Amino acid sequence: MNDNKKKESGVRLRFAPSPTGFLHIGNLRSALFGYFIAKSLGGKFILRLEDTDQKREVAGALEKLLAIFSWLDIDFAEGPHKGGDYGPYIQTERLEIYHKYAKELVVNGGAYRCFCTSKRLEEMRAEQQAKKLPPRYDRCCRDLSTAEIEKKIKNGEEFVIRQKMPLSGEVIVSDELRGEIKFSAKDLDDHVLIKSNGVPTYQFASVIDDHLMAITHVTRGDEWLPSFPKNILLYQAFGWQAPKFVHLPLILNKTGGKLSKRQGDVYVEDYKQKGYLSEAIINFCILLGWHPKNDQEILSRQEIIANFKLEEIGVSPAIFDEEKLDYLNGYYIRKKTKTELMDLLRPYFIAEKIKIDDKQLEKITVLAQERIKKLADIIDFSAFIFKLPDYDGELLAWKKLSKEEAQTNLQLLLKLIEKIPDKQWEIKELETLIFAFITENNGKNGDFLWPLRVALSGLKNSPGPFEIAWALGKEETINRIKSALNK
RNA sequence: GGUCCCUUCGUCUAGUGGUUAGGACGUCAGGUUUUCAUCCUGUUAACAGGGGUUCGAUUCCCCUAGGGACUGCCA
Repeated sequence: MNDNKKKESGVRLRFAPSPTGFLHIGNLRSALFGYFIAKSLGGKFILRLEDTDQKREVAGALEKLLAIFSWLDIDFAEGPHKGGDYGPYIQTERLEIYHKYAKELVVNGGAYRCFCTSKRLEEMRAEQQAKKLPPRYDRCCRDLSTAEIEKKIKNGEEFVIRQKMPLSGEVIVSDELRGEIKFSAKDLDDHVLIKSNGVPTYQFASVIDDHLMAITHVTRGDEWLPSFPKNILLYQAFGWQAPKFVHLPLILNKTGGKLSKRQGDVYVEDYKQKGYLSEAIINFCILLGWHPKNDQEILSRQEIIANFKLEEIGVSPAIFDEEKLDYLNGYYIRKKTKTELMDLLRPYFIAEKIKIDDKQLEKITVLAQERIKKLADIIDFSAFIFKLPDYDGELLAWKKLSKEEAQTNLQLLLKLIEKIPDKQWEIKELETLIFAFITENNGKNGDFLWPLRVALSGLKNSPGPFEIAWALGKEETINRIKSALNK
């Protein structure tokens, strides 16, 4: 299409997580929408670290974040790891910038210093709650005289900087997905912009950075909707044009509650470890709140980019349905080439300290490809190959065929199998030879194949006998049949 | 409590002022010359409730209910 035109678009979106550890599925979803909005508009997607709350910071979080995005194959055009024209991309490295703008705001009357102590604020809140009043800062310091302010500063009193909200009227804001939203000014609190330790709050830092970094579309969770008017007011106080805002709905758990650690896995890293493929996770997450016009739900990255439209994002919260994720994952596993899948599966054996050579891995991969839903399933799935499970001989019986009759049939098959040369030990060949043998003996397929399959797998359900025999090799196949004869 | 957001099959969703309300996952059933899986076919199941507006409302408006978020010197 008009790729050139797209490349020139000034569209810029950012993913701005707090470095608190692993990547939450909800955050991934936000990142994904940001990424695809950017890509679909020919724009840039950048990374910014919002580390203004040092208490919550976790060491190594940035590295972990980059690792998981690299696994997802999502790259940032700019960010703390690679720089860019709008750096630094870590908020604690931008403190002077925030101070400069905070001072400007205080001077032009959009903000003020507040000397109230935490103790006073707590008491005030408690009192308000007791009276069933909405907890709100009482604006005690809003109209302090210059003399009072200077005196307090001279006394070394700590202060925060608060945003000055209008006292009356309405604030109308516009969300790209929901349209206009009306807020009454009296419901707005003079919230803190700069904490007493000189570090900005999210509310301040994100507005400053989004403006300075020329962000055109802000994507964020809809938990930010209540502070949306305050953010817009900030832009207005600076005389800046606000970017477009896209508030994304939340992802909920099966029971409709918040997706949290308590009910299971919430981190992308958890899903990665269980053996979900990044394609599946991305495909699944993008379908949570967006639907392609042509109903084609399985989409490659390029197809998503080509079809994705910001206006088509839904606004209702979505429940994370692991069964559909499993389906998608199974689909993508089946689409892998044998070599790709082998490479994906190998680490799981290594992690379990199971010794396996490439020949064996290849065979197991072939049997597993259309049977596992997650890569980690490979360990349980392949256990019967390494060691014949201890099974009840009665399992050999099939419909009207008794265990003894099954053994008679196995005896016949054993003679045939012993004669099959190594070079014919392939799935197709085994199938042809054994079917021919059954026909010759006027037998029913099930009367021979069920006992054979059970003899080889020791399982009620398993891959077919030809596949297993091929994977096991001639010697082990013969051993297992002999073992079945003694059951 | 207050403010704001949300509401179509069990789940993700499409859709329209007049449709047999569509697709996907799941479910169930059948087929693919043995089980399982895959694949294929079919099946199941929804417009939260009440008022309006209208010849007609799932669709537009209002109310109610339910769910959620926020209400911090956290993000």
